[in-house]
Amino acid sequence: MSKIPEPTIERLVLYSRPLETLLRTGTLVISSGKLARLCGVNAAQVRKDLAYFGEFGVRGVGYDVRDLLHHITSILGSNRQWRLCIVGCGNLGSALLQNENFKSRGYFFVAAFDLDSRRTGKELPGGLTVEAAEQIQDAVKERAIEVGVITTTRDRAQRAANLLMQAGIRAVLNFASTHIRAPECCLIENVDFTVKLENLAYHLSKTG
Amino acid sequence: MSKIPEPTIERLVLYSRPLETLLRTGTLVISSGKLARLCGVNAAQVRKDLAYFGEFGVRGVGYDVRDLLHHITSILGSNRQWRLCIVGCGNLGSALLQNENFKSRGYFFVAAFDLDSRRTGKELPGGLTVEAAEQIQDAVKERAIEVGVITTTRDRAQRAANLLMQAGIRAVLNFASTHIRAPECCLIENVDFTVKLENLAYHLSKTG
DNA sequence: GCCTGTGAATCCATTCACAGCT
DNA sequence: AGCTGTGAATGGATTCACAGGC
Repeated sequence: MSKIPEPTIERLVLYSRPLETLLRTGTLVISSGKLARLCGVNAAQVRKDLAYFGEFGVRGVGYDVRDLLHHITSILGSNRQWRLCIVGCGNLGSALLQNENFKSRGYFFVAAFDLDSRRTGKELPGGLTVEAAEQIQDAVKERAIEVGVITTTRDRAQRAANLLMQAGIRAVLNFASTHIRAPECCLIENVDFTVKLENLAYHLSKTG
Repeated sequence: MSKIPEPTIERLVLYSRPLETLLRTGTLVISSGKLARLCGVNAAQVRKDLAYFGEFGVRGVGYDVRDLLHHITSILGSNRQWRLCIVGCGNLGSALLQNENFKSRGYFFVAAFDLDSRRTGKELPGGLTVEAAEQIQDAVKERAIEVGVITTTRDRAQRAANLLMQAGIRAVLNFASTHIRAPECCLIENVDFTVKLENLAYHLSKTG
């Protein structure tokens, strides 16, 4: 089996979204061309991406919506539940804890920590209570947490990551706008809206 | 002048962050190798990225920190202030309005809208009051808003974008996890943490 | 006619490797 | 000796174009 490009994985998530809608609205079959337009990508791209994982379509017809969606969620590993914790319970962290996009896709926050001990004990919307950083080690093991979400300030992000990694976490979603150093075995995904924003600014100032 | 790769722009933002820290801590000069390590990229990459815009370094020495930072912010257009508005004043929107990363880099929210009229008039942390969608057209013009930030639910994102574009906005930062269709003239940048999260899940379930 | 699956071709970005400067 | 700037080489990913099946 050949190696699968990283961008392909990201696009699979993209494809799954309109598919969910199509399933709800009762569309049974969709062509690569139509799905491509819904996601803003090239039709051949859609076909190639899917072909990495099998032959899901029918020539001359298209893809069965329900079928394809099941295949994709199964490939992505989102056909099961995942347990998350958050480190950094400021505004952004609190907002994420309440965000429906996590729950609805099977991602559940089961712990919330903060490196600032003054926040310990604070009750958060969503039912969690802020725990101290010292609890990370035990909580990760006892509650079988697999993914850590970092929403601290920039200067605390590396420390947060270190604590998570020491506790055995191997996947981190980092919202702090800084590069986190980590060994190969630990995956870090960065969500950095300041990068995207400055990107917009660049293009605006270029075109006048 | 040759065409500048999109990833290069994103990395310039990345470079600017450690440079700010270095400037504060009094480091005068930095080599591409050291800057690269701080950002988790290749040294040749740093040099090539910078070389697109000029010869900022000194052979045998490195880059002057203050100088390089000024060059980068000037290239990115972040040496001036930008006026933003937000559409969608739920938890995420409210959190972003309070987020220091915007202000500290010269991005100021000057209006907040919501497509749900029941939210109109609500006061938000940060000093803004929720305005109705019908106000977008006038507000964008009168307050010289250049960038729109969408934090609505998925099903309202396209409508939000249409309103912004009709009002003359040509740059949109989209936090809703859906693809927004827009003409060439309007730039859309997507910040989608569900994509990153599912990406992590994929890699975790692959490696066991 | 319409649509998928896929080798081939193209395009783009990253990395290498070294000449040239301090 | 150390570091930048850059052509050349490499490595990937996207798109094209068409054979094969409905």
